[in-house]
Amino acid sequence: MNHISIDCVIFGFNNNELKVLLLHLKYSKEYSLPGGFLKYDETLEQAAQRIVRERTGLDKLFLKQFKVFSDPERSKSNKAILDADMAGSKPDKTFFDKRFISVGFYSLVDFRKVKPTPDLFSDRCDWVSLNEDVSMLLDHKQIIQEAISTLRLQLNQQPIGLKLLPRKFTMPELQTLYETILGRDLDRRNFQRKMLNYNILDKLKERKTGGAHKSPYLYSFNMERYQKALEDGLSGIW
Amino acid sequence: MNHISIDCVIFGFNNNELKVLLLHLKYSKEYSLPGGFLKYDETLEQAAQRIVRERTGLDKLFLKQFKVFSDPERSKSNKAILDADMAGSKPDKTFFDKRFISVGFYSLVDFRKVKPTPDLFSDRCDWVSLNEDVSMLLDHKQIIQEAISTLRLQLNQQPIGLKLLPRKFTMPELQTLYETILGRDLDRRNFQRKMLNYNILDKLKERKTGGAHKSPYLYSFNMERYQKALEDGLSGIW
DNA sequence: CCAAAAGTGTTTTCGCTACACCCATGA
DNA sequence: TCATGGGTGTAGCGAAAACACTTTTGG
Repeated sequence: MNHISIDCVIFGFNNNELKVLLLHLKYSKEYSLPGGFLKYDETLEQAAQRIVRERTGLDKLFLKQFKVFSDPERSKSNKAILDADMAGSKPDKTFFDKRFISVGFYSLVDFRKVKPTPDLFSDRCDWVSLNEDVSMLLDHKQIIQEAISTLRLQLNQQPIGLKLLPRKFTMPELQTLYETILGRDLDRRNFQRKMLNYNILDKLKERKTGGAHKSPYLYSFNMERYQKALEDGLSGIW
Repeated sequence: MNHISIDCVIFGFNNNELKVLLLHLKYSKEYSLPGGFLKYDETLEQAAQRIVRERTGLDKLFLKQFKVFSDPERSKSNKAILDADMAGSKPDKTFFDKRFISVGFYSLVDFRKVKPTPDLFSDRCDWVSLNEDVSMLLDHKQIIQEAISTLRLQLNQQPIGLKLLPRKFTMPELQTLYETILGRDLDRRNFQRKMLNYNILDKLKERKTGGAHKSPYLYSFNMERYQKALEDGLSGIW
């Protein structure tokens, strides 16, 4: 019989870096994606909400299915390590011999609102920058890569900026977010013009102070117009 | 325990219409998507290949996961009908009471190469035009709709023309395919120019004869350039 | 006062749109 | 011969790319 699990790639944006919320496993000293199993009367979406809620303290987050991972070898890819590290530890050793089919979800959250919370098997729950190359459980590194690819493709169809940024943000912050997801630089002036032409941002009177240079204006999303614009997709290729 | 099933939306293009390969069930007289269960040592992709092979006689087809359907109610949506129609018939009645999680795949095939083959539960295997409104099992109608939406979104990222058309095809045929997927008309001349500008087609010396009017040129995809172009996505919004 | 970041504007180029004319074919 | 579909070309417009100058800020 197949086990259905869920793995969540929770993205946050902080300090001009895209980060993923990961659990640091007590026994294997590796990082793992927050995950869990589907309960009998849940939809996958409800299960993913539950998993994300338990790690972030937040409810009703933006979540999207992006791929199912079903390679029978996937639960074995790290088996040697697991066997060694988990000997005599709490989880049942044979548990990891079973086959897992995992549905990948990605989630977009406001970094500052999250309270990272470890689970029973982990000693820490950390935001890990995508630049950091940490050791990860099973095929979780690959799952993150797939999530980013999806994010890139859906940049114009999903409310990515809205969900990842705080309510008030600056244009350079929004641009860096786009650049991070796309993996390439964008022209500052063209970016700003294009964004403003979408007519989905409200320019606020305030500026962001405290930076070392000229203080940028703050913007916020105009929810109504943003929602409407997304229905057709924000035209244009970045 | 959850059952994992697979449903395949097999698209073909014929007579200037987009069609789906469906099974006509013996007992319920409804149409059903070709589907099946995941075997223990298969990936989902391998299982989908197997399912599609059994219905079409073709191997190594283009297949793509597009969504997982996990609503606990989905196997019940047609339950009344099932209970009535299947009373006393072969499949175990309680079988359909269980919960099904189904992974949706779509496949793109060359219509002319397919040999539609029914399975044990069906008396026919038919190509059904998307315009026809036939009665369908469970939520299969909705699954087809989701497949088309995905197709539309991925029109510029997936080799949709290549897989759905025969090796040699005319520009009007390619255009009709695009129009069908997008659900709207396109300008004949602009379509041709844009397509040719992608530089992925080879114009052949031959023309297609037999039509009632001026004989159109035949084209074929230049595999090498097409493959390369798809990596970035064919830019532009149709 | 100066380096670095941010605000703003202009020119040019390219692609998309909208349209018109001619040609070939089988009925 | 003619209706229909298919091949091909062009003018105009708008969005995107490329690019420069000025302003603000903390150090």
